[in-house]
Amino acid sequence: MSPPRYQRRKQDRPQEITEAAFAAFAEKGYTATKVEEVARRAGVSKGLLYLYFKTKEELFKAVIRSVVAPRIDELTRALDSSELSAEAFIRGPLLAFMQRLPGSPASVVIRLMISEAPKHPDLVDYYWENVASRGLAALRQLLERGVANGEFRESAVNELPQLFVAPVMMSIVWGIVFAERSLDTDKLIETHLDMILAYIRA
Amino acid sequence: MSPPRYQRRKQDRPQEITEAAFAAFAEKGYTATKVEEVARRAGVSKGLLYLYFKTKEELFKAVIRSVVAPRIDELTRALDSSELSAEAFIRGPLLAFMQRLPGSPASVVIRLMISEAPKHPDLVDYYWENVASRGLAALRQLLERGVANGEFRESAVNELPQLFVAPVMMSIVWGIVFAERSLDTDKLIETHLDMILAYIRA
DNA sequence: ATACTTAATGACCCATGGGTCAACAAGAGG
DNA sequence: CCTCTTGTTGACCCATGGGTCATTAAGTAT
Repeated sequence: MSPPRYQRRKQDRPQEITEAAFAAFAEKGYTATKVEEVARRAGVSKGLLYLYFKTKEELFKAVIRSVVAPRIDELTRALDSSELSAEAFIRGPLLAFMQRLPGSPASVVIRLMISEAPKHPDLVDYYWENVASRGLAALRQLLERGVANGEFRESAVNELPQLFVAPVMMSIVWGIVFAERSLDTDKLIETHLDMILAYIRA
Repeated sequence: MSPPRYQRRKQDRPQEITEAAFAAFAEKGYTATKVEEVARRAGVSKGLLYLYFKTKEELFKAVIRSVVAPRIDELTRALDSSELSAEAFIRGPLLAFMQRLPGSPASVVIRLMISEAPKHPDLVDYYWENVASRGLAALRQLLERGVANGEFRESAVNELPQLFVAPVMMSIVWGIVFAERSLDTDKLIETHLDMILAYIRA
C-alpha cells in the first residue's frame, strides 16, 4: 500500500523542466548550473531530463525561446492597436513597457545572451529575427508615424532606434553588475524619453 | 652546445601571462578559457603559471586590474586640467573618450564583468571604487561646473550621470551580442550627447 | 670548476559534471 | 488479475580541466 514513487506526466514535464532551468540559470548563469541541479528543481531525475532534451545546450535554447516567445508580439501589437498620438504612446505604454524590463525575465535573457552569445550563433539569429529587429522596426515605424502627422521632425534618431533602448540596457547591466548599489531605473528611463522627445519634437 | 631550453625571466613573466590571459579571455570568455591555453600563449608551462598565480580566479582578477588600472585616471585627469567650457569639453574630449570605449579593452572588461560579477563580489567592489564611482563623480562635477557658470540648467541629469554612459553600454552590448550586424556606434554616441546638451542647456 | 638556489618543466592526480543505459514500475488495455 | 508499453529512475562511464609536485636545468655566488 505504499504510495506510488512517481507519477507519469509526459505532458507537463518539458515545461516544468524549462521553468526550473530558467530559475537556475537566472541565479547562477548557464555554465555554472549543473544539469542535475535543474533536474532536482524540476523534481525529476537527470535521466528523464535527457529524455526530453538531448543536450544541455538544447535545454538552454529551449529556455530562451520559452521566455522570449510569449513576449514577442507584446510591443508590436500594442503599437498597431494604439490610437494615441506618437508622443502620448511613448509617454504611456512605451514608457511603462520599458520600465518593466529591468525587473523582468527579459533581463535574465539579456544576461544569458551577453555571456553565451559567442558560443551560440544560431540563438543570436533567433533573438535577432524575433526580438531585436522587430522591436527596432516597431520603433522606426512609431517615429515615422510621428513625423507623418507633424509631431516630430526628421532627425538622426529615425535611423538609430537603439537610442530608445540604451537606458534600458544601462539599467539591466547595472542591475547585473551592481545589484545592491541601487539606481532609480524608472527615473533614468523616463528622463531619457523626456530628452528624446524634446529633441525630436517638431 | 644546444641553446638553453628556456630563459629565467622572473621580472617579465607575470605581465606576459596576464597579457596572454587577457587575449584568451577576450576571445573565449573566462570559463571557456583553459589555464593551459593561457600558459601556451604566454610561452610558458602550466606549472609556472601556477607559481605566479595561485588559482585561475586570482589570474582573472589580476587581468581585470591590469587593464583597468592604467585607465583609471585618464578621464578624471583630462577633466581637471581642461580649460574648456563644459559644453566644449563634452563635445570634444568626452565624446572622443566615449567613442573609443566600444572598441577598446574596456569593452572586454565589461563583458567579463557582466558574465562573472555574481561570482566575484570583491572584484565588483574594486571596479566600483576605482572606475564606476569615480567616473560618475567626474561627470557630476562636470555638470555642476556647467551649472555654476551658467551654461546648463539644473535638471534630473545632475543626479543621473548614468544617462551619459547609456549609449556606450548599448554599443558595447550590441558589439558582444550582434558582432556582425553593424551599428554606427560613433553616431549613436554623438547624437546622444547632442540630445543631452539640448536638454540641459540653460 | 663546483656547489647552490630557484625558475621552469611536464607528467600526474582527481573532483567535476555532461551524458548513457539497463532495470524498474506506473498506468492502460484486455 | 495479468500483460505490455513506456515514463522514470539512479548507478555508472569517462572526457575535461584545475591544480600539484618531483625533477630538471639556468643562472649565480664562491
